[in-house]
Amino acid sequence: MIAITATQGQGNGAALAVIERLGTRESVTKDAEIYVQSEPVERIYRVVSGAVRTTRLLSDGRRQVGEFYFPGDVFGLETGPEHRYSAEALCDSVVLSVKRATLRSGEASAELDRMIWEATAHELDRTQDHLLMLGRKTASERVASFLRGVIQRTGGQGDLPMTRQDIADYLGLTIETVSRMLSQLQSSAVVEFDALRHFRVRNPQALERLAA
Amino acid sequence: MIAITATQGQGNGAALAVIERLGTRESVTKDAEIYVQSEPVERIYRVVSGAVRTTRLLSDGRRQVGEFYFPGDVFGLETGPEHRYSAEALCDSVVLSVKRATLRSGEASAELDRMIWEATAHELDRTQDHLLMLGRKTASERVASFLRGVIQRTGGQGDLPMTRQDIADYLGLTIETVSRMLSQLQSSAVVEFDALRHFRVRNPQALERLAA
DNA sequence: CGAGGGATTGATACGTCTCAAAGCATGTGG
DNA sequence: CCACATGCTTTGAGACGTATCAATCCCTCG
Repeated sequence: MIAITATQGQGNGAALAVIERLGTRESVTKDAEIYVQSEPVERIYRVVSGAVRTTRLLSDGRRQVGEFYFPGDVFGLETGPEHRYSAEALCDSVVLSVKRATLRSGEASAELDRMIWEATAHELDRTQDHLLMLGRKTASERVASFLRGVIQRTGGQGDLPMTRQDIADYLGLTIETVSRMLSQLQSSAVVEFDALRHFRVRNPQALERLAA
Repeated sequence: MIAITATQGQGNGAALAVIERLGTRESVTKDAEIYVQSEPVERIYRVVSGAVRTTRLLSDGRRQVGEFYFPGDVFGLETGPEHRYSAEALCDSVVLSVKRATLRSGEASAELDRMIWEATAHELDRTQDHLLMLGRKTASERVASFLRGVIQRTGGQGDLPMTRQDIADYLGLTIETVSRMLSQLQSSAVVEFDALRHFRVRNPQALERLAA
């Protein structure tokens, strides 16, 4: 409940409902590719359960994670004819999707267009925040920002469905630096890890301050 | 002519024409603020002549340049009620703008909406490329990418209306590092500066390769 | 021609990366 | 149900790239 509320920022119920009515539901296993960079764009997706990452590669293999998507989030938006990112499931997940080009009634079309617009606008905002982070924040600020973001977007659950490598590629750091910053945040009692993939915030104000 | 052609990637003439018909024209002097971060969003802008930068500040003053805009480019798109960036003229410029909320006829409204959509989509694409650059490219790759981008977007003119500080804040580097990388590109005969703010590409393939 | 601000260059410091080893979860087969 | 194998994570030592601090240079404009 809390999680759903927290992740509905990208649109009102009506706009999102269209993907429920017209969409098809699919289960994807961990690491399965949902779509691949440079493939033609056909569908729009929404996470029902689980989590998804989008990634881009440089020619020599360097990887950038574009975004992580949690239940309720819309992804797979592309402004051109080809995917600029690949999308993969972080864990076993369920995903809804709708064909963009489906012949559809006037009302559904307007709803779908509205959903696409809202999700694209939301995507731009998040990409801009991400950009500022990569351009001007230090390693510890990036990791703190990341943890804060996960908490916000998942409604307070400190679950990390992604690997340290995924986090590193999201933050423009190496896996070792991410690990060191996490250890540091833990030893300064800002957060506490009770498992590799699960943490709790012990000092929210400190986390907020460190996120810059 | 070349410059205009090269910068019309964001929409067809019809969609852009609406801002010509309904917009007001304004001259702005170098460093003048066109709008300011956290102000309410009212208008959409288009560069007629000159150039514009958008910037965001972190609380301690670190600055990130979001984008540089050249003649023909649309800017000032915002998805929320408040500006997330400030916009300033890089040099004396002329800018067209339209009120977003203007009462307008059905046809003009559709045209304006279409223009906003196309420009937002374009903005997202460019922000994603920028993100990959900041996350995963080295200093020399960033500078090479930047020069390539300027050439592409201005139709081959190697004019740099921005300071080295602006470039540094766009690339997530310091002014000194930008300067060193430019010197390096020049001594390896990839580009040549015949003035501080004007260069020529001597080896386009090398520039392309170095941009990664 | 002189003043002033931006740009370049140099020396050094610092933060993050790289390489390497050890530790710890997770799942599988005995 | 335990023991091992595997892959992910943590930690350490040292290298490297970029930042910082400082001095000089050089355009541009008055």
